Amino acid sequence: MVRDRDTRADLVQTMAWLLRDQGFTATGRAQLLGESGVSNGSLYHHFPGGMEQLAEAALEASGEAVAGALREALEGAPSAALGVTQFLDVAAGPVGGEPCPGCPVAPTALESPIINPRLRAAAARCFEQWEGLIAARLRTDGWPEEAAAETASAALALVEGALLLARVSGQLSHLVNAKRAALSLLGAPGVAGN
Amino acid sequence: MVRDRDTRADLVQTMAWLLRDQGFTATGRAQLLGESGVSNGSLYHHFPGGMEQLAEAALEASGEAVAGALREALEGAPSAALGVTQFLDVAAGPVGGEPCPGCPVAPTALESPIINPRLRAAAARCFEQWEGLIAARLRTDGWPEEAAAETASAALALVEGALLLARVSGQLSHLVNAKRAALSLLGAPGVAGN
DNA sequence: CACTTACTGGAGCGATCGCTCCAGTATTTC
DNA sequence: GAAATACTGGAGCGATCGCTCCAGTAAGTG
Repeated sequence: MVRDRDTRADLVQTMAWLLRDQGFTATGRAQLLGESGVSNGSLYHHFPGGMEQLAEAALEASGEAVAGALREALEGAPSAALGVTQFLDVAAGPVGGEPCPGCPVAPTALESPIINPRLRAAAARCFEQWEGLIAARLRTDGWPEEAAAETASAALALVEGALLLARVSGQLSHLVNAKRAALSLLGAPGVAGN
Repeated sequence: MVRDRDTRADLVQTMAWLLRDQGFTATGRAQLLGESGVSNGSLYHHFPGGMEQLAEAALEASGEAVAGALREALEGAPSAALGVTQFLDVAAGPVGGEPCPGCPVAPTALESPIINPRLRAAAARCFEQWEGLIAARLRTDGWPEEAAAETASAALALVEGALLLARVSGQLSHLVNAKRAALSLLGAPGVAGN
């Protein structure tokens, strides 16, 4: 018998994928169980709080995964600007074997502000964390405290918006355009200012 | 008896609000009928295609409304940059008596790419139209063809992302930060280049 | 071995889903 | 006034929703 950790991790992973592709409300229990291969009893054993608790865990896992990738890109790059563009390159690629990129948090975040405060809060925490990573990198680039925070907010908005447009239109060009804009916005060295 | 046009318009308007606040899947028929004050029979008289057809009409109406506001802002401003920032000012205000701003299309667009191609396509049309408006204004500012298209894509991504972050976090500061970034990105006259 | 704990599979529940159908009412047309 | 049309209200349908409950099985413990 497949035990504990595997089953629980499968549930979180499958739920994270489904949340990225269609959000929380559109994700039925039947689909989750079907695609994960987990039975109903196991779901409620590992997550007594049901679908909502699982979704919260999935959002946190996705948030941490993105944060890891973002941190890696920012630390490995010579500047925040190049770090963000590199992150966009990674995001544009096939993430988890899926052809179409997309923020794993945004769909759920947008549909549940009123209905489901708990999931909204989990999504907000993700965005705050990501924004904080960019801001911190800007500060190590020498940006003053306040400007770093403000610009990080705009940079994250740019990335999220580009992922949204790319997803809906099916065209990765939006990510390329966002890269150029990020370079301009974050003042990458070697890029002619405008 | 309230006749035809009123009932139909009420349905579209209410659906547009609900789509903006919670997306398509989370919007049940009961909620729609309750908040619009329209009966079930009327819904299927005006929209034989049911909830999906109504949602498509609502997306188109919202898209046109946003396009009107965006066009007005762009035409009334001395540059594309200032037009976009003015649009963000309008968007930040109480739209339709609602305290929290947000794109009326994004929630539905993100949840239905796979499930509901028809709504995805309607959302994509909205984004294309809005992007086209910004690109056209950039060209009248003297931007070359290709650069205008690319920058318009990034500008729209910035606006959409800022609306997303503002919605989820509940903080309008994201819109303010996006305004500053838009000025930088679109090269507003009178703004010190970086 | 007996006993406990951890986990799984599935039957079945009430509630709600979107929708169909049709009688009833208002409005228009002649 | 009569007939045709446009629109509304509501009962009710099958399907699906998330979830509860519990018998059954595997793994851990003495």
